[in-house]
Amino acid sequence: MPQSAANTLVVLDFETTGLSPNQGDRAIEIGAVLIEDGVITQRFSELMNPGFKISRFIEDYTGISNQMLSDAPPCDEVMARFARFIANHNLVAHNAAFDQRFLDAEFAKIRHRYLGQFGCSLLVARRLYQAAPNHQLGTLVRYKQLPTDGTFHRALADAEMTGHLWLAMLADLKHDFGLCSPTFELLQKLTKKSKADVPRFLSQYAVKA
DNA sequence: TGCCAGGCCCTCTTTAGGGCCTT
Repeated sequence: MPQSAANTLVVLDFETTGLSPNQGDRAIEIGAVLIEDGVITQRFSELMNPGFKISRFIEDYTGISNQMLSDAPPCDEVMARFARFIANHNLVAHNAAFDQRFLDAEFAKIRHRYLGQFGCSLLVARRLYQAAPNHQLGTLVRYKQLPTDGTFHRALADAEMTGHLWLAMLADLKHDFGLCSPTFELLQKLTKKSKADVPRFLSQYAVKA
């Protein structure tokens, strides 16, 4: 099985019927971008029919209606296509624990496993942008003046913004902390550190001027 | 009947509680 290139990752975002696959919630939309060498090169965006009516709250929250989902293919078809899209690349999501739970639950239903590791833009942002008003995706997009078309709570739009946030954090690690070429693995290690330990941790990797 | 996510992270902490973040 091919391994993920070191400079390649997939940033993904699910829209779902609720917060917990353990409570019967399902995915209703998956959006993702493939980033290669710091550039978004491919996009994936599909609605999927969970097999039951979604709540009025989710319709209002996402703008995805039951009518839209009635015309969408079932989850297993979409997730099989998405499995081919992510291949074995490393993965990034904002509050990755949430998206990982749904990815694992949907892949389990089609008996698929993936090898990529998950990185969390929320946990990195909490350490790098401690002065931000909060660490919601929308707030961070405004705080860092990241590209956006103003669409929120749709899977591809959120995945694109999360991708730009990830790239911005890599750039800030270079410019603000003096790191030569921060890796996915370094950002994962960073999320294990307390906020107070961030400067000391990053200084170990800084290139001396 | 009553309840209902789960993990991170801070603090008036660690034998706990509550806010944040995702839909």
